[in-house]
Amino acid sequence: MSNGKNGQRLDEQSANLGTRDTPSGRPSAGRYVPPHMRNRSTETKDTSSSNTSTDQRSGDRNRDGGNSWASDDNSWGKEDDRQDRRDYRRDDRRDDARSNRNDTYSSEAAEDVSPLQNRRPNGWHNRNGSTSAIGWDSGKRTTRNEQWGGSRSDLIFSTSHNRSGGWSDRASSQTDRWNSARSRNSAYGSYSNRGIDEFGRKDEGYGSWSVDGTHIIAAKNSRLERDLFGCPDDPDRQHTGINFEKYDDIPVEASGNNVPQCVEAFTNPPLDAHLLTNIDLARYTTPTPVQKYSIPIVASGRDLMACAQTGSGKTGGFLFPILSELFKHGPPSTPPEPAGYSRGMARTRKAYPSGLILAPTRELASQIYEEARKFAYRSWVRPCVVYGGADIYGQLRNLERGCDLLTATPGRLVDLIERGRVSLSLIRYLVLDEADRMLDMGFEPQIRRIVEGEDMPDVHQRQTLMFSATFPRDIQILARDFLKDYVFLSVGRVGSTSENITQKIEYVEDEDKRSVLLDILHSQPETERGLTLIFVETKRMADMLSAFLIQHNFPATSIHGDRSQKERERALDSFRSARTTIMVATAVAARGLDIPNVTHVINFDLPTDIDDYVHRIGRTGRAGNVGLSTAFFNRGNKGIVKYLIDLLKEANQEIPSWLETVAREAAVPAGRPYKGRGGGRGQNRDYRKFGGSSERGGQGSAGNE
DNA sequence: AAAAAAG
Repeated sequence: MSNGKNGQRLDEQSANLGTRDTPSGRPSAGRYVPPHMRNRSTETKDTSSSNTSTDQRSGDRNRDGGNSWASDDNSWGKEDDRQDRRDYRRDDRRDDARSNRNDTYSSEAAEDVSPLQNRRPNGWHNRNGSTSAIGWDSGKRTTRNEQWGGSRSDLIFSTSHNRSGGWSDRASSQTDRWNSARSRNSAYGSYSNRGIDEFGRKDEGYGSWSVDGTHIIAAKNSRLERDLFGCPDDPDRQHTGINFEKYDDIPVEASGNNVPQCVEAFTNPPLDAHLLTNIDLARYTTPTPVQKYSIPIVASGRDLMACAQTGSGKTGGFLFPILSELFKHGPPSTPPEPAGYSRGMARTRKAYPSGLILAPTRELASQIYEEARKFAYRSWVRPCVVYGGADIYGQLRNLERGCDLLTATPGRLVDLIERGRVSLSLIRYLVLDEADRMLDMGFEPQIRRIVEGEDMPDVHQRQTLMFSATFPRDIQILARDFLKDYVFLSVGRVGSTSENITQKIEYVEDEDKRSVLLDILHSQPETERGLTLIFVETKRMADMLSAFLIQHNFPATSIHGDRSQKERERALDSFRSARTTIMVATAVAARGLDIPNVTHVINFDLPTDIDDYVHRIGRTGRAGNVGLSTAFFNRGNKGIVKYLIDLLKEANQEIPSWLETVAREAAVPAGRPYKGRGGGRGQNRDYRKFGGSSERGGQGSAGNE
């Protein structure tokens, strides 16, 4: 691939676009005529906008003053174009400097800890010193571990000890485990004083678990409630994006041994009553298809592999049943902190979460955490989030205040485990979100380390749930290591791209991409405040393209891994709130992000992995709503053409005839078929049922385990 | 080949 050369060409092209050639330095978007429109007579592209109308529109855009959008938080677009644009550029630089500085001090997570609430113990140990009542001697042992810095072998030793103590006998059913948890709980009473700070005040919004094993729900807190759930009148905060009428059309396929009967509503018998009040506050009325199944599956103690697009209620699919079980059964029995540990060493208190959710990007982790906060409201369960790029001390402080449900990205979690600030020994629920990404080459070693190489209970002592929009067969096989007798759930079409996304493929050479993009953006009606998400392959291209769009008066921002976390968050926030209606993104934004109102996804560069394509276009057309996807295709993308055509067929999309031609040309390029995934089919079906050819040795093909 | 995830 002539990528470097390519980039140069694009630079030159941008210089020739008239963006820098006017003496005033004024971008001349209005006069720009796309080269491919001048040189080429016909293209497969939409010809609805002629050159003149394009010019007219962008001219108006410059003048009418109504476009007072901002790039990130810079507002501009007033009367004097020239002055404004200069100011803007300066502002942008200043702003970058400011944000870089910001990155060095506290994150939001740190800020929402009021200094007054910065109380000492969170109840992991009680102050009367009655901790000694813990029957067995692991207390001492764990203490020693701590003093020795918790070396690996010690951790493993104490884990096995924890397991036999805390979870009682291995053969016992889950209820037995919970019961033993409850009866032991009073022994150290760790959760009974959690709702109270050291001044005796209520720590608002959090409940507790009483000594005699009942759930104490905290008082309502209207300020927090507004913060979490929004005002009822504010349409922005309403939960939108779920098209309920379409729900029943979505097919669901469940396979595995003894699949539990699905539920049809949010009701008390399976779900905890307090969770229902929170679900109600969030204005969820009906379970989505994935929730209908995941609720009874998790409640009955089963593992789950779920294939469902995000926005189909995936997050609720694991949060609801997990929180419900935690509410019902209370905190674990094992003493999270041994007696006599507090003197002089209080700062190194460890968090012992009961649930762990792993996500592949920081933004996704943060999004899951925000949901967890909603549904854990007023309960004894404290959600926490940790991820890189943000101030670790704020995260540590939050962990110290108690952490029962931890959402994390792998790197930072490993860091915290190494620092001895998080223990996984009491994990009952493990969730891998975007599991196929978590188990692919880049992540698998870290995941294996967290799940198998630290102190996490083994597969039989925890419940493991995996969610993703795509589940390639080889990933399913890999995932067996982390699951036991799981139920496989497939929601939506087998190809997983639903028909409510209109997918257009256009043939565009690399050097024409920018001008075609401008045409598309210009021809979008400005009245609809829909968001446009543009995917590129490289971080560099993300920067270049967003700068290019800004030069052409489009409200654009960008998100990619080379931007600071502050910048990433700000870009996403600005996009979410429609202050910036265009976002250029790398793969970082491809998965899981739930951004309502993305009406158009543009694959400026197509990914080399068809699964990434599926995830990317899944940012639009969420939960039964319609969306549009446009992809720029050229010969460089012929590697995915076969899978792309299969996908389009499955989703009943129009297939341009030239695409079929490319497919024939590209047929069997004598290399290995795509990632060795057998024929590319069976992507989202239970491999145990639809096994297929190259089953690797050991396990038989179907149905066992 | 690139991106993501720890500094």
